[in-house]
Amino acid sequence: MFKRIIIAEDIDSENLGIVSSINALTQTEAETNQSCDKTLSRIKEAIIKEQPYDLLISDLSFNLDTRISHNITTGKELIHQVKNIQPDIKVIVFSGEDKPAIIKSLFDSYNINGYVCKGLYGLSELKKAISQVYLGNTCTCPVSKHALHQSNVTQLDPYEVQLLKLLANGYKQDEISLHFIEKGIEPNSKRSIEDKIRKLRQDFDAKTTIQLIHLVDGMGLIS
Amino acid sequence: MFKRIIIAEDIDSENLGIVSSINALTQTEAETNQSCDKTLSRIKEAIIKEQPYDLLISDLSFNLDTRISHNITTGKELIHQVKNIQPDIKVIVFSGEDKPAIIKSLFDSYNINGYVCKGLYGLSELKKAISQVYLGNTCTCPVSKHALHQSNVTQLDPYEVQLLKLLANGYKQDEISLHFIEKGIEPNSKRSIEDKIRKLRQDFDAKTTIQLIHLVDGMGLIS
DNA sequence: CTATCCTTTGTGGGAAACCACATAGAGTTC
DNA sequence: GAACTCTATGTGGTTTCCCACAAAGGATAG
Repeated sequence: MFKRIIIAEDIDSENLGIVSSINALTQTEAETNQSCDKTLSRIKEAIIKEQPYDLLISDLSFNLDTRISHNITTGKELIHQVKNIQPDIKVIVFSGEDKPAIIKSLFDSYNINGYVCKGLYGLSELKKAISQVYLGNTCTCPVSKHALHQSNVTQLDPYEVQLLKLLANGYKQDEISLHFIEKGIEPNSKRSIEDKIRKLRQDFDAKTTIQLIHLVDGMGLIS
Repeated sequence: MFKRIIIAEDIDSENLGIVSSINALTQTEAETNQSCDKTLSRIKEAIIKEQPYDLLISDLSFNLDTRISHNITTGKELIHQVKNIQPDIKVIVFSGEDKPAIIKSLFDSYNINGYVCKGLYGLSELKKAISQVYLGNTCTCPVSKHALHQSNVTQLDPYEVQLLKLLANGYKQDEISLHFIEKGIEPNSKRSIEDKIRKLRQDFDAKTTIQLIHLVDGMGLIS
């Protein structure tokens, strides 16, 4: 079983439950940190001391202590950085986030080993996931498995994301055109942007562009 | 100090931390339930047995077990119902939600006694709140206090909420007009609806109606 | 090389949204 | 009740958006 586990979880009321539950399972003392920066520096230290952690359990969103400044503000960034300096570390995400698009992107781009949604049975699912990941498998809890297996796990390419963000931020179609021309992004004609928006409306079954933005907002696709 | 405390919190990893922390403070055994329905029925039973609870600590959003059907699905509804059958019970909300509009509406419409945001120091803030509420005060943690004291705690009236919801759901202005006429809601002329939308755009400093929806979405005003 | 497909861009017309000016009625103040 | 304000609504004009048709350019298969 894992010997050195580190947890990144900001909410103090969660920490207690997670740590005691994990300690019972693994017969070892898991370490917990309430900020991403702290977690990363602890992982760095451990590598230098040649006692690297073998499992990172991380939340995704963090309430930041506003009195100090932060380099890393989300679990996603944290995982990215950690995988850079220690590619072989196992990573399980333990988060309340259940949006398919977000879960999928973590497996696709960040190569995580497990995803467990906080919820009614989150803790027991987390324990299962730890055992499975230790055996070399990847593991998803029922909730996230269901999310991943939805047929319409819409993925947007960077162009579409940027287009939608500009729309959401009050840009009109010709302003978007100008903006793309400035930035050298193509296609950038007024007409093409119109088409892209139309296509997105169709994909999302939106009657108006307003509804389109409402939908992608709700799916967390432009956050 | 409170003698009979009931907690509504769906996430199992939270329960452990909250309960042990509260028990230490109050020297009593708090009861916890993972669903709103269960919580309400326990409160009803307690009244019948003439051993009513004196404090409810409730989350706002609940992951629902999809295998069974639910009457109450949110903490807001739960609090409403509980206050109906036992007006003198004290209520503290313990939630990750930090949107000013939502926090404010709970104090205004549901008459809660305290609000604590889950976060870095959520548990210790919760303990403070329990003591304060026991003394008859209302209590907000620093995070929610800050949220409440923002100058622009925009509150929308029901008409505006409905208008924005229709827009978000793909209705065009003349469709909204027809819809309002059908429902007997006034004002309902195409022209007036246009004006209402314009006013909202100004209030929220939105350049387009698309941006307006994006903004109110983000503030949780139409969810 | 040619035929074909797909994407980008153009054009023009119609629909929806936006805006400025104006009128009517309800409620207030004096 | 006259003057005033505020809201709801109407009209007409401008802008923005939406859509159908089409031409130009690049990529690909045969």
